[in-house]
Amino acid sequence: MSHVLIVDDERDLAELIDFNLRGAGFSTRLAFTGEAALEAAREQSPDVVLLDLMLPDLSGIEVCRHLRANSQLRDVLIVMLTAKSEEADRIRGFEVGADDYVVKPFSVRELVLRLKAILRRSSAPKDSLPPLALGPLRLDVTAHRFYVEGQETSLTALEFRLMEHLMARLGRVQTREQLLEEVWGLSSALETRTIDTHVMRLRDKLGSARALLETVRGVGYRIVDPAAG
Amino acid sequence: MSHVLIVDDERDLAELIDFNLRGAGFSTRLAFTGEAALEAAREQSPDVVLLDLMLPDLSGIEVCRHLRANSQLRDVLIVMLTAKSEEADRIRGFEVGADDYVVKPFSVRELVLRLKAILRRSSAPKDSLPPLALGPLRLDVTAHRFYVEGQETSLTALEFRLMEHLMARLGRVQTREQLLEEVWGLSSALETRTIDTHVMRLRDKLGSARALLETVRGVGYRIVDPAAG
DNA sequence: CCCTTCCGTTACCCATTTGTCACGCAAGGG
DNA sequence: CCCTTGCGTGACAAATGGGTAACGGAAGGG
Repeated sequence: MSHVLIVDDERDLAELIDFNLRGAGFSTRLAFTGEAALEAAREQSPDVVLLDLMLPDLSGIEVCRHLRANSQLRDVLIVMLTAKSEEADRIRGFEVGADDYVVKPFSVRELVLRLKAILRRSSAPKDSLPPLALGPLRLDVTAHRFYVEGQETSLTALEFRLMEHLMARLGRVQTREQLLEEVWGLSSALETRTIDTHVMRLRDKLGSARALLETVRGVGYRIVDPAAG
Repeated sequence: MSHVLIVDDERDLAELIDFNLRGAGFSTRLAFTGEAALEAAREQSPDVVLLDLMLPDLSGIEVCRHLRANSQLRDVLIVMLTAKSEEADRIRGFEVGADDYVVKPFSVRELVLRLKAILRRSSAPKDSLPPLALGPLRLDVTAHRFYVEGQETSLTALEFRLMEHLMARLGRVQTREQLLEEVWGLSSALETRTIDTHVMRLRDKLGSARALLETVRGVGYRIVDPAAG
């Protein structure tokens, strides 16, 4: 999941946000001043900066400018937190390049939704992707459909993600650890044997194409290219 | 001359616009909140609503929807004022039926020109969108009517938007989060289960065609193409 | 002001999905 | 040929997701 830098001098609020974002699967980092925020951002580039407009040292706008001026951090997403009375500053916030704003007081649920929405927008600018095709297999991410030899085959959501991940990495072995992290998500502390079970279930559904999903003993799994020898 | 309702919570800006529009011969009325805007519009139907996207209570998009949902006010012209130059917001603005948009900061001169242009355009016959047709379903955006097997079926405003959104994305799965963001609007922090309820209500109204609205477990919903057997 | 419609939320129930375990086979090294 | 280790497989319990009905509040129309 994504990494969020939370910048707010009200510690209680910052920690409340922190707690909830972690609960929603984000990794987080806190900063209580503008300087600390910039330092933290330089240390570990966040995906999103949640930025209070009013800070003791630099204003949120200043922080915003500094971020945008840094070539490393230029493309970070910035969400401004503003109190109602600071409306006029909002416009300036957008002028210096905030990507979204949330007005205090806000519900945490709304904040989480906004964050997800903005991440989704930035990561998937395209509404539809071309399907992944590979020999007898075709996986259409946009429609969320999967075909074996032209026959639609129903996969569960998890199986679909697993298949997508493997097909997108054609020929490359994926270790169980990699799969756990990238298909299941960071927070999952599962038995690695669980993966075996899901691979088996996938193979069942692959039918005649089951040979394309290979085991690499002691390492992991991979999809092989049927065209390559 | 035409009557313009100016909706912006930044009073200074609203009054600046007001002053200039009066100078250009428009009659005007001000509203500083979404609620006030709706009330004012109900009281005295304006020819144009100049609508800030960001308001303290309802978002501009919400206001837009309310206006479009009201039979008296459905045909009012709406010009969105937005600080975001982002394509996504423009598109959403247009989706809910804004007739034009102006990006802040704008020159007052430009604003007046745009207003005049749009009033001129609207007096000409309204260009209509072709209805979305799909097997037994037909959704006429322009007339705001919906037919199942040729039979008109009444949908609520929300159901209509949901159906329109899904039909316009034929075959593509829409996640609950996407739907929340794009049909309901970002400002609404709803339970995702709310969507289920509305999908159910929609299915009821679809009657024999209910199978066209598919659930993709763990992902979202999609409309299937009856032609793609 | 009352009545109707619309909408968001909740609770319940069922089917499916998913994680875990135990067993035994297979692979590969010595 | 034997032993160790890794993996395939089937069974099972728990968790999850979604359909549905019902409720209450809000908004709109008369």
